[in-house]
Amino acid sequence: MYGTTHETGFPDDDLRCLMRLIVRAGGLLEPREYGGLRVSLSEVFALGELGDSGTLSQQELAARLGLEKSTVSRLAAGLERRGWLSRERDPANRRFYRLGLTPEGWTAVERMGREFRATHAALLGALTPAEREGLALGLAGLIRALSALGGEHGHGPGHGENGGDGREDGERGGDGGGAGED
Amino acid sequence: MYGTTHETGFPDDDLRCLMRLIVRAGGLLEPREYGGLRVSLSEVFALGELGDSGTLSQQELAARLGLEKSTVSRLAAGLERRGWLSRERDPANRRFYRLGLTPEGWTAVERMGREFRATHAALLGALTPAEREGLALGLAGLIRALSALGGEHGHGPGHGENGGDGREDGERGGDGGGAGED
DNA sequence: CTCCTATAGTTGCATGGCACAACTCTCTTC
DNA sequence: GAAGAGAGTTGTGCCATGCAACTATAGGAG
Repeated sequence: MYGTTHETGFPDDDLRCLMRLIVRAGGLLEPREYGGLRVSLSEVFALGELGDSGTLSQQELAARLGLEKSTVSRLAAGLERRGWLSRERDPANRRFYRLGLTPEGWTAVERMGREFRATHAALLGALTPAEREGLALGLAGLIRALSALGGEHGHGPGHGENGGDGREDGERGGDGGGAGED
Repeated sequence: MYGTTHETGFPDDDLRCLMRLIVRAGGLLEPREYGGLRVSLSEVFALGELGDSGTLSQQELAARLGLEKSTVSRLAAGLERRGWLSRERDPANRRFYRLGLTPEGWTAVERMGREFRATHAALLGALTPAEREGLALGLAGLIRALSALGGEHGHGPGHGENGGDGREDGERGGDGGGAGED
């Protein structure tokens, strides 16, 4: 398909096929139930980032998610409304928010994580050890490559390429760190 | 993140990270230019299916894409409008369409394929041979596993829940995991 | 102190993709 | 031919997203 030719010695179809499967079978594009909680993909990512980083400003979150600040504003508002996110203004600079997970947020993240890991386990359980090993190796490389590509041309939130700031804000001593990995 | 625990001996983070990178860096969620042609992800998949299968009815296409028939109707209409898709009624049963790529459609698919392969090549070029090898092996397994999982519970198009009931209609989706078939 | 500028976030608006429901059209069966 | 089933279309609403214009806070320059 697409006139497959294997100059790279790699199954081109595999990537397309994988993509389709991830998107469809994985239901990647639609709001889903993770751990019994209805969340959109972006919300999952957002919660993940907050879980990783502890405290972020909205623009930082936007940068990490590759989303527009307005989108993140609404995203955060939604998460706050559900009680998963605390949004306090940074006392040192009231322009900033200090986004952080509430205890309920952590619980939600936990539950999603459980589901996530269960899915992983199911998936990986269907692989041979050699496949698992190869996958781990290859994925690490792929992530490296994708990061490089992605970071290279920014791509940011925009697909309009026109306005948008998308600037890295820079330091402001925000991050409280200490993402308490369980 | 998500309370990472590696019971599986596999980097859980990797999958999430990969997912995010594919979605963001890959611009998976937004209409993109493939080979200079502006198409949505679903259109790419649709063209791919048609390229693979030659002639399909709309409902068959819908089944393969995991989309609702109405969506596919508009999708096909759009592709036809752009001259990539021919939609003739099946003479044997005029309820059915016989969807097929026009010569222009094939050209478009070719161009997209070229871009696709170029991206692959760029990506894979950034990997070590060992990583490539592992990736090929692992991906094949992953596709197998995902196909099995996906075909299992169908998951169908529905995510509505708003007006209606949201019952899973039935099995479909399970398109073959024909991985590297060319 | 005031004005000006930069930055963080919000809101109005438009777009695109999707599902669902209700409809039409065609075929099959009795 | 009427009834029923299946393929496809259209009306409608929803959600995620980007962009532009706006507000609010902060930090200078005058």
